[in-house]
Amino acid sequence: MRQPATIKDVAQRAGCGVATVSRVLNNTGPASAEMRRRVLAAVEVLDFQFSEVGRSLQSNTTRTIGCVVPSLANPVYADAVQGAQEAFQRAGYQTLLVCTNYNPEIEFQAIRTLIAKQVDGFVLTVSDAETSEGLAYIENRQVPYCLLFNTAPGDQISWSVADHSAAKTVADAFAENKHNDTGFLALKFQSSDRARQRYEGFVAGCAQNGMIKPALLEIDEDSQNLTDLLGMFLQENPDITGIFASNDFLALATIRSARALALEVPGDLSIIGFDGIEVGSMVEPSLATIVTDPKMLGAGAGKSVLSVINQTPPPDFPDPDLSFSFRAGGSLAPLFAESSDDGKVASFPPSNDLTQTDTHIQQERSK
Amino acid sequence: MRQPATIKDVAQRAGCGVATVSRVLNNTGPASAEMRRRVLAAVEVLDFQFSEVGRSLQSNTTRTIGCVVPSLANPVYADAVQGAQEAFQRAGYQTLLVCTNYNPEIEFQAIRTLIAKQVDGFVLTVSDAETSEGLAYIENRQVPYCLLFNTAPGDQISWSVADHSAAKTVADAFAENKHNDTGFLALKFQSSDRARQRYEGFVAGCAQNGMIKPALLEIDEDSQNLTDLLGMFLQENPDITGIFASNDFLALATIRSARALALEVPGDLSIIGFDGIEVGSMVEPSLATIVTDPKMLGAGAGKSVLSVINQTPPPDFPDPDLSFSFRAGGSLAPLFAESSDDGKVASFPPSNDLTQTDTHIQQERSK
DNA sequence: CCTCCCAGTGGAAACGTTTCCACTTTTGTA
DNA sequence: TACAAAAGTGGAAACGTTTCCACTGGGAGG
Repeated sequence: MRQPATIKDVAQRAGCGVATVSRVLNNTGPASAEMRRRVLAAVEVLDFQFSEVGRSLQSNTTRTIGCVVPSLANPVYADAVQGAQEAFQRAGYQTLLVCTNYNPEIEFQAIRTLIAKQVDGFVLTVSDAETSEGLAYIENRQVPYCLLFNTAPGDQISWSVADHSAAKTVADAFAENKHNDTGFLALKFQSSDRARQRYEGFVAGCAQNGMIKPALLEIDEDSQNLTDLLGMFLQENPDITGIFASNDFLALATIRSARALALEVPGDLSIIGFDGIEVGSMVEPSLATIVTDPKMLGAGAGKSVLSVINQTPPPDFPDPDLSFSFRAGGSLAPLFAESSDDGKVASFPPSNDLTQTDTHIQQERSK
Repeated sequence: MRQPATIKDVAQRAGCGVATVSRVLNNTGPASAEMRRRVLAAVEVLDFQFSEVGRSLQSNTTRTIGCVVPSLANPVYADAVQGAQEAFQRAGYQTLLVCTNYNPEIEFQAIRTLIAKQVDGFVLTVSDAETSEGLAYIENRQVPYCLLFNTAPGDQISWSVADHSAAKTVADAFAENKHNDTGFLALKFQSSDRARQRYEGFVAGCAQNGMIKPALLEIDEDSQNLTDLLGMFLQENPDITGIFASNDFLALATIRSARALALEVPGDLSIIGFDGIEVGSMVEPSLATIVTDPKMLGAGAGKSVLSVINQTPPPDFPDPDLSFSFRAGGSLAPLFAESSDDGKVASFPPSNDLTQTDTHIQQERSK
């Protein structure tokens, strides 16, 4: 039992040729009842299982799909991978996971390796879809793939939030609450086409609402000194009353930093986040944000690759403009309503019903 | 370029045998400078890359490791997978990911499939290490593995939090704050050896501190109606002043539900969580919790399998009792200090320094 | 000058499958 | 009863590698 049994062992024990064993076990081609019985018996006693490696070599197919994302530390990607993995599992495919840490070099290497391993397809979030070497390599090799969270430059499909128009919605929300001077806060701005899209959409939305062009605060590392950076930023742009953070974690951290600077949220500074992670609605004040459904997107992207692999009709692609929804929250309050004592109570979370309605819509989309 | 080039194509183009190509490219065995040049040139123009499938069949090794966890929706597992994946990547291994959704049947099937795919090893979190069919199968097949988050029943090593003694620490914290009557709140209590360990540890700790045996509230699905359940629970156990939730998400949800029941946290009810997720320190009141380092554990488990695969000395195993630390927070307050107005301010998060110190210790352990 | 050794090389077997093909036996039909 | 078709079966090739082995030369040491 050291070395696992091979099809030859089974054939020998059943007293037949390997071809027969293969036919019986795969239900391909004819076999007598007697043979069937003997083969099955042999399989039983030897605890035989096909080697997928041998199979793959012969069939030129691995039933494995590569999944490339920046990091699982970000729950958005974690959820998306979860969704994709479930889709693959249901279809009998395995998931080969790589985290690139937002590093294009690692991304490229990983893709090369996965192709060498002969994955049947890819679901991936590259750092920049227009320039990604890895993506070019995949296209050149003609391996099926589906983008996730990237804004596809060409005619490829991509399961992603409509970053640009979602960011516009954020601008609208600020405008409705009479904010005029705002800032945009982003991590990894250089290496992420997502962050850039959001910034551009936000700038466009602000312009459309007749607001001042938002100032940009770009931070490098994981916000150790976010408080200092925020302080400097607000000193340079003293009239800012609202900040759009490019993800919810950053938004929560910003709230914390604002407090450390003795600023009240939303009294002195309103904050809007992006992603709609669950805890955003558990904190006080609750976080105003763009709600997305990463798991649904991951599952969609997964089904998309599967459909091109198996030549089946692709899954319904959600209307990009419905891929997100705005969730009101206590971290965003109208400007000039800033009485210091009672205002806090007045600006508390609006109807939680709204929240639930919105997420419900998202859920329905995923069916 | 439709079909990728094989070693034969390279050999033909370089005018030599396949053996020579293999030797040159793998730097094994001798080769003349001229041959080396010609082979390399051929590789260049054909954009040749070894097929890992062919290689695996020959070498009986796949440089792939199976990673089996309950779900990526839980950031604890997501972080752990991230850590393991990084370790594998650095060592030139790929990660084959499966999420079991806490389902032992899926767990078993997944493990079978991964073994058929000839993974070189496993890192896994099974639902119950003592009874897991899948785990038995792995042992029978003699595939290297390392447990993660499970409490190993036998002599296997497992990278996990010392759930039992961590839960004792929680009891100590309650005792220090004069709480006597407490409850334990858990998801998936039946199917998770972790939750059971925590409960047992908590019970033991309470007994040791002369407290009442804690009541158990077990919830099934993802806390849609947690508020109702909590209400009933507190009605049945009206003297409870503190609740230990088996993870931070649950703890945050409990805080929210308590508020919905018009209870003040920590004024009327103290809460302690488990895991130490980042947002726990961003909310108000901040969450008292057991801080763990899932990424470090995942990386450790990853390095452990690698060490048994490559027959190298295993990584230092952290002292189980140092695998966690208690983080004070505003959600836990001394009993009988419950003045309704000013008490809130008084019970705000203790020194943030403590927080930072604790996590720092964790970080050091991971090196 | 003869050996011996070694660098350099290619042929071929082996890894575990699937599948084509050829062969034998059974079944059905006239 | 004879013949064709169909069912049942096994041998062997192919998939892309690595590696063992055998075969050349040529240089060094006697």
